[in-house]
Amino acid sequence: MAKKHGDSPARRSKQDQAGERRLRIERAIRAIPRGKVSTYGAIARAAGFPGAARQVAAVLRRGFGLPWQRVLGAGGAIKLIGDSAMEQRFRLEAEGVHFRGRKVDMKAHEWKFGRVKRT
DNA sequence: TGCATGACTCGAA
DNA sequence: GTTCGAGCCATGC
Repeated sequence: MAKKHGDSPARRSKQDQAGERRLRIERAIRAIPRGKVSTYGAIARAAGFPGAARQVAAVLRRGFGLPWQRVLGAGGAIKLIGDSAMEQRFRLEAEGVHFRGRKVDMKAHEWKFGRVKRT
């Protein structure tokens, strides 16, 4: 399927758009309740930016005070490495998230975004 | 302005 | 079930 955004001309500057993008992504991440998890791709789509999974990661890394531990890769796999991965798993288990092998049991803990409302 | 990088995703082997 | 390669997009230098 075509992935063109076909968005409006948008007289807003690129910086403003980028700022809103980050804001929406952060909002989506913060919308994940305790004991639930989501994936980079799902968050990007929920924020209105399908295919921007890497931007979700960037926001998580640069953002502050975000529940980063609730964000996983496709299928519920932890994409972090070493220490961070251990901490993420530890935090999730502390929230009651159950792991199935190396992945989170998405069937039971995946958070479905009800579509983020635009302000 | 342009190139390189990255906490990704999906499909195929 | 795991690994590899190509594709996408924004950010940083």
